[in-house]
Amino acid sequence: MNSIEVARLAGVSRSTVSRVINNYANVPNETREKVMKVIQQYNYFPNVSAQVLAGKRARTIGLFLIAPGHVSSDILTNMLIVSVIEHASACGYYVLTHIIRDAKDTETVKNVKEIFFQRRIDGGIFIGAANHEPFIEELVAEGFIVGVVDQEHPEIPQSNRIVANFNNDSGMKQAVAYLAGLGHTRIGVINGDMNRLSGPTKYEGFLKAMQLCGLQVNRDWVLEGSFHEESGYEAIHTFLRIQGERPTAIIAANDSVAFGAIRALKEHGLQVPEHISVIGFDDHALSEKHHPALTTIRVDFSDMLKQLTTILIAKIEKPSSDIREITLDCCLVIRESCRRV
Amino acid sequence: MNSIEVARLAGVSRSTVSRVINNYANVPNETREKVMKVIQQYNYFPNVSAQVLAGKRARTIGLFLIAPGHVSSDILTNMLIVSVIEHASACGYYVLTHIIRDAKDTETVKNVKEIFFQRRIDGGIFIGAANHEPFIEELVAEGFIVGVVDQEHPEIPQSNRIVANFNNDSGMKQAVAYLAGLGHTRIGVINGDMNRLSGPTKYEGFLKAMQLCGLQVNRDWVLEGSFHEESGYEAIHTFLRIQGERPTAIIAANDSVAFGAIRALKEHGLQVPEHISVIGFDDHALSEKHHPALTTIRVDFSDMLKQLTTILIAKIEKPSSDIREITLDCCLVIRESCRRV
DNA sequence: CTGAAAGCGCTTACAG
DNA sequence: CTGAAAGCGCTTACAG
Repeated sequence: MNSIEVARLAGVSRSTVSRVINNYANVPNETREKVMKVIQQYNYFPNVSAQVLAGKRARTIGLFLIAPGHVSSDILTNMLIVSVIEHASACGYYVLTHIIRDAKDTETVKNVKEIFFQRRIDGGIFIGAANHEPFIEELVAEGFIVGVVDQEHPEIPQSNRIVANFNNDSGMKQAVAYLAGLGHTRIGVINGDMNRLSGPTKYEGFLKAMQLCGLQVNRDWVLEGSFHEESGYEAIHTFLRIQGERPTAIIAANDSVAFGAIRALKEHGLQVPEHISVIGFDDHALSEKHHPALTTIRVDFSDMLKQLTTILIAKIEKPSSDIREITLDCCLVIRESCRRV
Repeated sequence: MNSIEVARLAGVSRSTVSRVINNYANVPNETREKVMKVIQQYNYFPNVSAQVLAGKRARTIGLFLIAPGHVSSDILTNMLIVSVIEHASACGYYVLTHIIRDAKDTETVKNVKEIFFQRRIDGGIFIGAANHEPFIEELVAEGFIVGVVDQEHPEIPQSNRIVANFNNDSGMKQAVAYLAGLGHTRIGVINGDMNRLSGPTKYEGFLKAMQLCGLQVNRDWVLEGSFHEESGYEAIHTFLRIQGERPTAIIAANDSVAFGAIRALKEHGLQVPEHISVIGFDDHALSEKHHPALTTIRVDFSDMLKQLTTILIAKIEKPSSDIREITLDCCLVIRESCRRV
């Protein structure tokens, strides 16, 4: 079944069939209905490759998740994927999902670029990439429409790059202020991946917030991490082996890190929040059910991706020179992992 | 950049460029290298729409997840998606993921069919569909290559339908035998969705296993459910409101249902396993961390989807009349939610 | 309002 | 070993 067949059966030309499919105004109702009847009756759907080749959009966007080898098959990831798919679907777009295990692997990078150059997709969203990831820069430079989460706009912003971030600064401020309000003065931090934008911004936010509250930062209590449960566990584990003064509260770069940290603390006989307070970031789906229920800074990934997807598709449909940037606020959620000292 | 440009720059015809791209044997090394150099230098990737239109495959498969409205954004779902994507990727295929909220909605169904008819994908995998779901039957009848999880092969099996299932019968037998071995004689069950194949097969497996162990089935202890946490909670909640004799052990249709059941039991002051034993099915990622750690029947979804994806792609690349069916075994994992009576 | 025709960028028999 | 040409199934100026 193709448009020629439909045309023959409806007694019109392919041009007219095409006009009906594409909702041209200059088709009389009678003709339109005649054609539609055949289309419905024969279950005809235009071949998408032919449409794309003739200049239409693929109506497909790419979703690229950069997930390191030791992937935590995380509830969050699932939510991100589903958010993008559902919002794209609401705009009539399909999503080609792709997982990037190693953004440094040449073969992998080639595959990702291929997807754009082959014109499989009209644009793409990248989640979890390093700030200034070179191959993403290349794609932007090539003019492809790209949405990125957790990266900064470069000096000279481009209109085909859409940037989405949380207000990490304000989040950290809320966390520190809350702890300070509970009487904590000795506050430590477990950092995230410093190659991603949110790593350094959260840390800088922490430093600024500490200063604002008139609190000293103890460099021994600034621990390295990488946004994973394991890294929170390792950070605390290593830290506790060395004897020395301990903080009364710890801010983790995200909730997964907080889970790992609490696990390590428990193993060392330290109860949360009795012996030490812990605060996370994200409000992961498990944080509420965690023991103790995790106090954290809530962030709305679903809303972010909804906005990002919508703007991406809008850009695809109507390229404009607007520079688009999304910044979402976050807010403190008080549960049971912090106590007054 | 297109094949004409490449041809011009390499000083050959488009035919030759195409032969190089498609690895034809009859191209001398010298010519091949000349062309490859231009391709590499100019970052040329053939337009996929043109290739598909000319008869090549899209190298894309569809992944359709039927997830009810009140979706549990589940760790399992994430694992399923990632499994399919990674195994498809290993075969050089892309995955178009699509979420079906309501398989009874005409518009939704039309969209799914469209994806096949438009030739966006070379085949598709359906997870979570009802047994004999009509629109999947239609797609199979149209000759599309389809992989389904948790459905039965019809009377007259088709070679373009690949069926993947777990050996639920054996799983239930293991669960009942284990409980019987612990001295339980009063065993209840919370069923799954009876519209899906695994719903009735698990229940039938339960009945058979009970008979095999010489145990009586008490109809009051056969509770309705639907594979969701909430349904396990509801089932137990409703059941406990009615006074009467209680079972000493309950088998849940899956781990999510078991979680819900345990939550409800706790609320009624019944501890697991002290007052009642509970056994799940699946070995969900959270089961090990659950309190109490859940005894369950382990099932390997990742392996199943790896096999299904591989066979689907093999069928796409080389259609054959073989009837393909996958059945994976499951095995008991003993943890802490069951005790001897 | 509608049709004939060019063009999108490939692949692949066909001929040499 | 290689090129010219037909064909895949659409869309869209162009002409009427």
